[in-house]
Amino acid sequence: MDTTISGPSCKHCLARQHCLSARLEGEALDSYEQLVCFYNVPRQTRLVTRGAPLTQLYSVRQGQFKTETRTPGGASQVTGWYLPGQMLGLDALADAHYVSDAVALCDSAVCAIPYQALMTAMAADPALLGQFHQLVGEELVRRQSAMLMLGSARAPQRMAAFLLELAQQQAKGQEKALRLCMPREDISSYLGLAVESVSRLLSRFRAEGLITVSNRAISLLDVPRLRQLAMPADEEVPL
Amino acid sequence: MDTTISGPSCKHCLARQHCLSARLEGEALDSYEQLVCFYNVPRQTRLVTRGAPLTQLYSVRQGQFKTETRTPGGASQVTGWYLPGQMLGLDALADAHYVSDAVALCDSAVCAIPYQALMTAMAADPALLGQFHQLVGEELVRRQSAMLMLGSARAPQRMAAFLLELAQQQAKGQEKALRLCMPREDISSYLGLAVESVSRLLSRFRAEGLITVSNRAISLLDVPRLRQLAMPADEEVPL
DNA sequence: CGCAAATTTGACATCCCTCAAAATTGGTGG
DNA sequence: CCACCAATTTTGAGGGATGTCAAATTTGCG
Repeated sequence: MDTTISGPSCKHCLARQHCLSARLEGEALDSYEQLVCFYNVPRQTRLVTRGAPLTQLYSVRQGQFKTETRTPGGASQVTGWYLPGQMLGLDALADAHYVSDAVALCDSAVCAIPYQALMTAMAADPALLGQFHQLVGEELVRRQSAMLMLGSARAPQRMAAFLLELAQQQAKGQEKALRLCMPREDISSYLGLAVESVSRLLSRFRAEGLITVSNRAISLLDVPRLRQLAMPADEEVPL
Repeated sequence: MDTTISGPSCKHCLARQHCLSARLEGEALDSYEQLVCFYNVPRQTRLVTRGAPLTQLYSVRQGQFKTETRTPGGASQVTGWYLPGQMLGLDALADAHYVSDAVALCDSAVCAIPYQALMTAMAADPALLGQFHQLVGEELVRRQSAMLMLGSARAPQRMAAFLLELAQQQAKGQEKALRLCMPREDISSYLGLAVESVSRLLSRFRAEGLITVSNRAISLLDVPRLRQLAMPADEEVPL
């Protein structure tokens, strides 16, 4: 967390339609803008620290973050990726302390939103409250999807699902081109696989013509086949 | 969802201190009670249906629920256990449709809370809003813990963590005795293991004197050793 | 008592992790 | 611009944990 930028308004923000301000117009939007504070977050910077008391929530404006926590045994595990429009720090709602670290994967920018002020603003503005709950709900659903992936998908399915999800979120429509800011180790941690397995899977996908890999830049060549791969082989749709 | 019971008030509810009404007193509590509706939910009943539009949230008063969703491939997977004080239906916040089924594992009771009315009540009462956000946050943290378990723990660790978590939640202090209302298949689904592995692990734990097993009734004999088992063997606490 | 469902146990196959080493990449200084 | 080094990534070989298949046993319930 470095430079404060006073300038950029929500109106020109690319993440606008997905972030907290999505449903706000006119005066409500103005007062929301007064609430938030813009920051640039250089690559590798830790924006949120596990265990620290909740003071701000963050809305990703630009760039890419990962969150990670520690297992009971002490090893760290990546729990999610955060792209423009998504909020960081929501798990601190439980007991007013952040549960995960949030680290910028590339040079990024966020809006910081003071939590207490947000609470009062939400009480006064149903649109804001509604949007907040939607974002929280999406966070719940994302984690649930991650659980499903980890609990029931084999390694190739996990990788395919990961690539598709990231491509979809990253481009929100334009897909295919995909810039992975994260090292293989982060991916392996997120997918619950060994680094070597991740590497092997990417090689295999490349050999099969599903993707092209040039270090951390990946293109999806055959999205339909990836989608098919992302489902478990066994097909059951009883009722 | 069967009988409506007009009677039991929050004041005598065993789940009171953990549920939405936890921070409410006097008049605020009264108006909350007018909001909610009590139901008995017989064993095996589906209280929430995946895909249905969000109308109510539910607070478990008594008993035990599981939630389950379908993987992209169509197989169903158990995603969580819900005990008194916890809320069902929160993942519907994302797009106003429930994402999971919720099924009673034994005869249970819930409070149904109309979502729209709750929203307006929260806008008027900061205590209610705060408690709601705390419950949502706890839900996020639980799912994150589940992700950690599925992503980085071996089978014995998963089982140990599962037993400890359930025992802790179930008794909130008195531990040890543990009544599993769910079949092995649900456990295996939740832990991302085969049914046979679950059975083998329970047998092994029994043989090692960690627990006693009498079909679905389990007692934890050696909680400290289970705790130790629940952590991955590899110890790293860098920094 | 008898049957279907759930659970346990056993044998074997397989996926993925571990260990090891080679190859590539990115950054730094000459 | 190139050389060099650490970190990252890839590739290979082998073993262990857990899934799969099959059958025996127990439980729940009419």
